[in-house]
Amino acid sequence: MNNAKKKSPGRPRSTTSHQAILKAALELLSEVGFEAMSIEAIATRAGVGKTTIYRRYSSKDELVADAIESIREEVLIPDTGNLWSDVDTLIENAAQITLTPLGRQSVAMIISSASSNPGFAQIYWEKYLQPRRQSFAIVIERAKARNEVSTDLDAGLIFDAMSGIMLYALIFPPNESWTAYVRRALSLLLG
Amino acid sequence: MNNAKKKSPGRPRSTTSHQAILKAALELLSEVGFEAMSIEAIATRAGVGKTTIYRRYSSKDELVADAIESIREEVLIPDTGNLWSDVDTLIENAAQITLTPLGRQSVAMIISSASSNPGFAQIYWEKYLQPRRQSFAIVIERAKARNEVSTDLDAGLIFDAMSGIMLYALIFPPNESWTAYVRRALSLLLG
DNA sequence: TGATTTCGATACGGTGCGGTATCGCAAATT
DNA sequence: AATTTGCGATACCGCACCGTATCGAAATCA
Repeated sequence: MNNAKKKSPGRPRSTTSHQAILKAALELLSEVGFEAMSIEAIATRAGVGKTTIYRRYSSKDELVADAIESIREEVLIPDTGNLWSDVDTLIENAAQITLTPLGRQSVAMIISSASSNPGFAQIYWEKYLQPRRQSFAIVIERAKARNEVSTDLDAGLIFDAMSGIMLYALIFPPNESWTAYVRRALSLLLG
Repeated sequence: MNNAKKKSPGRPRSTTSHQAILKAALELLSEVGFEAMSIEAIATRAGVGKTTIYRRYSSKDELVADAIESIREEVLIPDTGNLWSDVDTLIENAAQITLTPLGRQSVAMIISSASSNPGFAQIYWEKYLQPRRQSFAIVIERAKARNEVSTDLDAGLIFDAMSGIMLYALIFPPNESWTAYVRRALSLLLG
């Protein structure tokens, strides 16, 4: 890939401006949502000229995709020796990501993009969901080895179901706590 | 609740215009989503003056709420005497609504609107999901009476989980058929 | 018939955003 | 030092929409 071709003359692009743009974009995403956020507002909040944004990105989609990319973290595979401890860790982790205003909006934007753009759905599936699905399968495999669940449990299906429930509960918030709600649903799935 | 207060003088409000407005609103909702649809666009498509809309509704929320309300077809409650027959009927019914290109688009738009706009989510929940949730509960109650499922099953939770899975499978299509996939997930939930 | 209300149409001022261009200055390469 | 590119700022044009007002025609009631 592109490796440090710094041969270009002239002033280099400001990394601090770049950071400020991404930060402002994420903030606005969490505050007003994808639809309502404008390039102008991002530029103003970042203390940056519109030009500086348009020089980097040609669309809002592009900008926001990069902003989300910039805060992506590692996939963790809990291994506490107990299925429900592992699962609770995963739920807690998902809660921390999704239940903040930013996480909420990010999910909303992803769903919005994915549902109207199969290409993006595919990419998101491969790059984000698939790794998590596989690490969840490992958690389930370990539980099977410990005889905590039936050996013919379909880890993938359960992961999908869990994701669906989380998603649904995010869009239509239940009365009880999100975490407890998801946990309760999951207990049905794990028999 | 028809009160028939027709004592008002002057020209009555056109019911055909009213219908046209609701129809246009629903079409646009499915095509461009809640955020992106404008009153002007609704008026134009309905072949109606903006005035005619503003005379009836003071906000887009209000209009869309009424539009959704207007298509709240009789929610069917299958009663075949067998839980899985009932459930399959429901799944089949959901499939017919969601799996057409237009239905797909509509659901996608509704979801993305709801996820980025809590007001709309609330409206959609009350007017659309809630009635279906309650009729599903009846199906489960009957199954309990027939001893087909455990009596402490939480019908509401299962409905939500089922909805979540359907939603997830719509956005990220599984390899197998949507119907079979949903059915498989549901069999986990109903234990 | 006359009063009243709604009709579709159109125009209006206001707002906010998109996207481009320009300006004078700053920071890098050669 | 000369050149090249990025910088923030601002101005600009065009557009879509909001919400209101106004119009003449149409529909209804007293």
